[in-house]
Amino acid sequence: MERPDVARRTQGRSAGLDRERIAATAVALVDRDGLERFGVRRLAEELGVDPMSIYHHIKGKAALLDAMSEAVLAEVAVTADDTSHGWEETARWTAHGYREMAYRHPRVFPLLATRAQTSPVALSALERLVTAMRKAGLPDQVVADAPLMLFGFLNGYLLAVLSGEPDGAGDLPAIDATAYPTMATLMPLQAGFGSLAEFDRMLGTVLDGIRHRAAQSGSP
Amino acid sequence: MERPDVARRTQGRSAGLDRERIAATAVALVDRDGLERFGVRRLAEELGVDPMSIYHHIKGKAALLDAMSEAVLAEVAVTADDTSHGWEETARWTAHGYREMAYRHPRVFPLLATRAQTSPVALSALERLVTAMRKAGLPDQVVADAPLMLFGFLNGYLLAVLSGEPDGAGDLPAIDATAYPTMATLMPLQAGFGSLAEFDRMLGTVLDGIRHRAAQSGSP
DNA sequence: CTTCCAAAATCTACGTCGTAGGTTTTCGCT
DNA sequence: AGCGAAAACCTACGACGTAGATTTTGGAAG
Repeated sequence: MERPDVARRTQGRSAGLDRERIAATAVALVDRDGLERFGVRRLAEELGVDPMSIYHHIKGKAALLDAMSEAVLAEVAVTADDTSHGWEETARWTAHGYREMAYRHPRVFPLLATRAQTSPVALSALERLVTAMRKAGLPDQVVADAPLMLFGFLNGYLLAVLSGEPDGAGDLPAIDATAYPTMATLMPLQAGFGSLAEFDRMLGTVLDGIRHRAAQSGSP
Repeated sequence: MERPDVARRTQGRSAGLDRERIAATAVALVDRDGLERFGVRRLAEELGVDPMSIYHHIKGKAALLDAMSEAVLAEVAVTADDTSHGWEETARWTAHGYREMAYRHPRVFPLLATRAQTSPVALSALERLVTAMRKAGLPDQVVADAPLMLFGFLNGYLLAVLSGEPDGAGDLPAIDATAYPTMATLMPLQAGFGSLAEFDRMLGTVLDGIRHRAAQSGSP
């Protein structure tokens, strides 16, 4: 049976969708419009495609969000397997790469912090870190705790810092000086909220804690 | 004009809704069914009320989520204004209370970590903490950094630990030993994932870092 | 070159969601 | 007794996620 060829659309194998292109477009869409407005239908429109076409490559919205997480995580540069540096440099370098990714995709980042990461990219980064720490002779328990410790802090800190909408650093919401006098006094010192200096300071404090813990315990 | 009194429902001021009861019921509903299944309509059914009635007390879904955050945050015991203890005890005590709340409402907790907290309950807890630290003579910058530092870690850590569904401690997803040999070796040491002992260990490490930083800097 | 088929894309349809706007009921005051 | 406002309900709309059936297509087999 012939249908009227009015508005004949391209069908079949012509649109050239694949998991990678879908995820990349989805990330761009969330970067632009935010997670709240994101949806399968809007993504389909952005791709110039029927909503259901997406389901041939990704099995549902949850899987779509996973694919987006994986995509942004893969951006964290894996330039070198720098096995030559100390554990602190490895940790710092990993943390900075992670932070930069978060600032590049502030509206996607909540997905990463919320969803458990089991992709190879994530695991190999952790493997590099723990290997470096072990090589440096840190006690096993300290090494074993490090990933959860470090990424716990990174996720929580970045989530807080990026939660103010605009493009990166949010603003602190102006404290009532009479109700909270001490906090009000400290306000000036929080001027660099979201700044690289602040990040380095706090990251340094976490690493200090780990080093201190390692020194307290016995050798491996 | 008289309408047929078939299925006459109670209307007017009889249902006894208020912000508090709505929030409490919403929290219970999310505790039971999860955030994904939560919605205004389901909440209304739970309350035995028309969906739109809720909007007379809370102006939209976003505000509803805020109200839930506030409700669970208020649970964190404020039993005593214990101004008599040192800053480390105050920090530890606050952190433990926060953790207990998170374990009581693991499916609500992501809301807290994601949304900026500006409610009086949150601010007064922070005020207590920074006041204690300042009294102990810690440098201002260290004190100013402490809230973001501590709650950054707490939010990120708890988010990770609670993301496995059941009731509290999730399971780690079984590492591929050949691809990630060092991590595989350390697996046994991560047995207590989500345990109180693990939490205390990591919290202690963060506080160590803060203490170390304070010692490095000059006096206030 | 033709035929056929599985993969890829579309179309249709259903139930659910958040909420705008309008209507009715009820309670506390006069 | 009766009025006004607050609180509840009803209706309706557009958008969402996705199940299931249908159509198109590119490439492999003959």
